[in-house]
Amino acid sequence: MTFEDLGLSAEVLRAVTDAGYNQPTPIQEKAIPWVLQGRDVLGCAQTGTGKTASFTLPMIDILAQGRVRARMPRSLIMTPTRELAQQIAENFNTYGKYTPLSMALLIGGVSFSDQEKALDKGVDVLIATPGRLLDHFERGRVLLTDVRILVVDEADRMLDMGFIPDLERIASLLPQIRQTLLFSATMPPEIRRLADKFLMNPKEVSVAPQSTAASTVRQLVVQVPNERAKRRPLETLMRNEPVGNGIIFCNRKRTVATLYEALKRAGHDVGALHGDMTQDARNETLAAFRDNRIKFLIATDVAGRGLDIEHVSHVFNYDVPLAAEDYIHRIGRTGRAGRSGTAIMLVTPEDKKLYDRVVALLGGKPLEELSDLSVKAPAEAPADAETEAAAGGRTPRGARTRPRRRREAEGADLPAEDVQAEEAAPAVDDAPAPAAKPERRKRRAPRSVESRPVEVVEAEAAVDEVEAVEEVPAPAPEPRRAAERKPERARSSERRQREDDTPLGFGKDIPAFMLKSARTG
DNA sequence: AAAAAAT
Repeated sequence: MTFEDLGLSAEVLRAVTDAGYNQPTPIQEKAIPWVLQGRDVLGCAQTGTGKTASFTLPMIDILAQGRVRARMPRSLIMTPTRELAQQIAENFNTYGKYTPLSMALLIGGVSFSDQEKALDKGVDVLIATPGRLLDHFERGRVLLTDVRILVVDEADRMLDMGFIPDLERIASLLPQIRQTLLFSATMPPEIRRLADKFLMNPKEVSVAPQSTAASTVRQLVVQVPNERAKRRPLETLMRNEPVGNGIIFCNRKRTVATLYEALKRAGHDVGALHGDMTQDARNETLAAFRDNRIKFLIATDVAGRGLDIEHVSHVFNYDVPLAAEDYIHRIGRTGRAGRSGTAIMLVTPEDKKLYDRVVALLGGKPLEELSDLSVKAPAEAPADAETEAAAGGRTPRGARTRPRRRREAEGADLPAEDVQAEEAAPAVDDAPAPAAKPERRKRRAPRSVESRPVEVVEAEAAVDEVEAVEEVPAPAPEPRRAAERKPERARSSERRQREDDTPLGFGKDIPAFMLKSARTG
């Protein structure tokens, strides 16, 4: 089956070919013919299945047949996150390049004026997050009475994020007679209900049964004693794994921020992505990651779903996700389109319950454990002779003399393409780490231990001490934070020095509500 | 234990 067989126009086919694709993915194969026929479609598909193109390609054709650049938008695509919306917009640009369609991206966090300009010129496609779309609507800047195609992407996530009321409101503003496509990775009852309400006699297409991970992803866990002991094994993995690029997932925005600072300081090639960053900063980080200017992306679940970043070789779950399904979404960032990938999760004893839920979701089989992370090369860390004798002089923890990761980094059992990717993009931080840590460790006298494997305990103990030293002093004058925080901090300290509480930066035109709150404290 | 989204 090729794209030609799906009934797409020559213009779209040419753009698809230009983009380097010749074979549709299963979801594209199943959905595109129905969409072209004007049918409603209920699509059950995970990310990474080519879902976006399964609606953008036929939409371009349908819209191109009508009056292009009409005064009112003829289609609307709703997504839960801004990044996803941007990604879909890129998709339209890529595949619509031989079709004169215009679009507007209506998302929060950026100025209204550009969006309004686009709307005034007239657009065929609206790609929006719910809040900003409603905002435009209430300002009377957008009319939805001519929307003939509605796409709801990542419906289950919309549900999680409490967008269903907004979505229903938006749907009520659209013509009853329209084509609706609804995509969701999972089909909880609420989504079923929504589908019954929004769709008419839909064609159901589904690929890859929910709650399974791509079979090309190698999934591993690393047991760590506690929260504090996570960073070291992570850094070891970052250095030793054959990482082309990787995403490090954390549960909290704060964890992302602090881990980012720590890893940055340690000389790693990292960027941060979470919802408290300005949209500009989010865009810049994401662009840098996509362009391989950043090797590791530390992110909350804002990056968990839908983001289509090519060739992510590794996903690190620094935290076990709070909802087991998020595990599937997170590791879905790697092993996309049949490529191989690796997902490694750090698990503390406190995470046991959450981890069990992930295992249950995956079918009950515990993940393969990686246990030799802390082992240093014997030559670098000579063991105390006494202890070694007590341990029987044997290599600890089985026969392996060096970590599997290292063997793989040398290309041992990797698919050829991954090795090539590695060669093409040599790891930046293979260079010796900054000197700070080794110096600190020198202060420690070698310590002998009872029964546990020598090298392991040595390394862990040393790390604990280093961490303690580093973490006690409050995050001292942080070198360089996310760009948007700086002005804020500067402003607040400035205000502290002033006599009165008059808000700064408004000149004579201080909004009344600000004066009021200043007086009442 | 959280994140995301309009301001």
